[in-house]
Amino acid sequence: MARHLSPKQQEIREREARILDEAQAVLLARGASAVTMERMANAVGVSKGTVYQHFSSKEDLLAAVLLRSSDIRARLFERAASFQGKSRERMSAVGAAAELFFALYPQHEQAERAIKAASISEKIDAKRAAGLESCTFRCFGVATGIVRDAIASGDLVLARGQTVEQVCVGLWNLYTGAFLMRDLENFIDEPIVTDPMPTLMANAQVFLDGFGWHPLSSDHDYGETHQRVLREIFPEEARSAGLDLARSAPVAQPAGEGRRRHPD
Amino acid sequence: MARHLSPKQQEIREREARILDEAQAVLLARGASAVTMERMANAVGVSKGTVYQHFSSKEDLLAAVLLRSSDIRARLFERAASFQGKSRERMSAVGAAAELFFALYPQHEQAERAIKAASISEKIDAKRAAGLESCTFRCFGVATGIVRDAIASGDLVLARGQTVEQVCVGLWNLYTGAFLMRDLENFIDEPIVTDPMPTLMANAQVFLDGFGWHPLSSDHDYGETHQRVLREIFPEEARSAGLDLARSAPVAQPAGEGRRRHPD
DNA sequence: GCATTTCCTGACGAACCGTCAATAAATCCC
DNA sequence: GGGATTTATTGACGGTTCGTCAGGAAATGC
Repeated sequence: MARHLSPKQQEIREREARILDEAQAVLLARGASAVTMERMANAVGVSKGTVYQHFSSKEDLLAAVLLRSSDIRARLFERAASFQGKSRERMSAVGAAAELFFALYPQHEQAERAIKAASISEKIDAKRAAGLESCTFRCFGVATGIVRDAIASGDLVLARGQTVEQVCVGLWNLYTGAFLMRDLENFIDEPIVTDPMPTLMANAQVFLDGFGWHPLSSDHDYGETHQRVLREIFPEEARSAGLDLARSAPVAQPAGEGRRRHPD
Repeated sequence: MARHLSPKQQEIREREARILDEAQAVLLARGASAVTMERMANAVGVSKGTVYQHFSSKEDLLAAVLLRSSDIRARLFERAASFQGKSRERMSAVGAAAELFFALYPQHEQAERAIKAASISEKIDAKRAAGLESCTFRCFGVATGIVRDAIASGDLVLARGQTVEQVCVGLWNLYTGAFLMRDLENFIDEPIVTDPMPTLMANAQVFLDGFGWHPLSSDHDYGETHQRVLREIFPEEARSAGLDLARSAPVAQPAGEGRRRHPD
C-alpha cells in the first residue's frame, strides 16, 4: 500500500471519502435519482469536473458506495467465522453478521439495485467491478468453509445430490430475499411481515434443520447463540445498530403498526 | 367491465398493449435505461405526448409492465393451488408456477428493480400501485391457504413460535433471492451457481423439511410431483418455457459453462 | 354539417450527464 | 526563490431525456 501521501494526495483521498459519505446519505434519504454528480460536487465544495476525476460515471460512483459497504460486509463475515463454537453456531454467527450489516448499512441494497437497474456494467471501473466480485466471493468463501468444517466434524451429512454450495446459496437467497422485502415494503401500505428480522433468523434455522445440521434447533437455543455472538464478536456494532443485547430467542412477532416509509 | 368500445377506444386500448409489448421487449433486450418515452412512441407510430396520455411517467409505464406480469404470476399461483394432491404437493405446485413465471417473464425482475431504484412511488398512478400490491397479496393468499390446509389436515404441525406467515415469507424470500441472483449473475464473470433453478427447488424442499411438513422429501419424490404439475396444470406454459417434461428429479448439477450474459 | 368534445402533436424548458479547453495550483529542480 | 513542468480544477457546452402545453386535427353528438 502507498505510504507517504503528499498533503495534496491526502486531501484528494479524504475528499473521495466525503463524496462517498454524501452519496450514501443522499441515496438513503432520497433515492438514487437524487444522487447527481453536480449535487455531490457542491456538497464537498468542488466542481463537477473534479468529481469525474474520482469516478468515471454516476454508476461508478454508486459502485464505489457499494464496494465500501461490501468490503465491510465481507469483514463482518470473516470476523463472525472466528466465533468459537460448533459448526452450526459459527454459521449462525455469520447470520448475525448479516443482520448487523443489514441494520447498519441500509443503503447497500439501494445502491445495488440502482447499479444493476441502470447498467451496463461497462460504465463501472474494471478495478471496482473486480473488487465487488471479490467481496461476494469472500462471503461465500466464509460460508463454504464453515459447511466443509461441519461435514468434516460429522455435524452435517449431506444427502445424495446435495452440495456444499447448495447450502450456502440457499442461505444467501433467504437473506437477500428478506433484505429485498424490507426495501420493497417501503413502497406498500400494508407490510406483509411486521418485523422481518426475527422471521428471517427463524427461517434460516428451519432451513439448516432441513439439512439435518446438528445440533438441530430443537436441541440447542440458537437465539442464545445469537446473543452471545453479538456480545462477544460485535459488541460495538450491535450497540450502533441499536440491537438489544439482552433480548432472547428471536421469533416472529404477532402484530404492530406505524412503520417508517420511504423518506422524502 | 366496460363493454361496447367505440372503434377509437378500441384502438387506444390496443395501442396501450402495444406500448407495453415494446417496453417489455426493450427492457429485456437493452435494459431500463433504453426504455425512453420517445422510443416507445416511435415504435407504435404516435408522438410522445400520446404516450403520456397512457402513462403519467416513465416509472408509471414500467409499473404497468410489472403489473401485467404480476397479474399473470398471481393467476399461475391460483391455478397451481388447484393441483389435486397432498398439501405439500400443492405447495410444490406453487413452486413450479414460480419457476415457470421466472422462465417466461424474465423482464419482471428488471422492471421491479428499475421502478424501485428510481421511485419515489408518487410517480406511479395510484390505481396501478394498488393493483401491484393486490397481486402480491393474491400470491401470499394462495400460499397461506395451502399452509392452513396443511395444518388442518395434520400434515404440518408448527412448533412453538412459528407462524403460517413465516412459512410463506421464507419460501417467498428463497425464491426472490434466487431470482435476484440470476439477474445479478449477468454482471459477473464467474457465476456462483451454474444452474440456479434445480438448486432453488431442492432448497425449497429442504426448507419445508425443516418445518417437518409431511410427507418429507425423504418419503416422497417431489421431483416427480413437479413433473406431474407441469404436465397436468401447465402443459402449455411448460412448452413455451422450453422445460423438458420428461426430465426427472431436479437437483444441483455438477458443472457446466458458457452462460448467456446481459445482452447489449 | 356544424358545434363540442376528445385526442394528438412537436416545440419547449428544465434537469442531468459527461467532456474539454482554458486556467489555477502544486511540484520539481536548479 | 523562481521558473519550468506536471497535475488538478473549473464551468461552459453539446447531447439526451423527461414531462408540459398551446394549438391544431379528428372523432363524436345532435
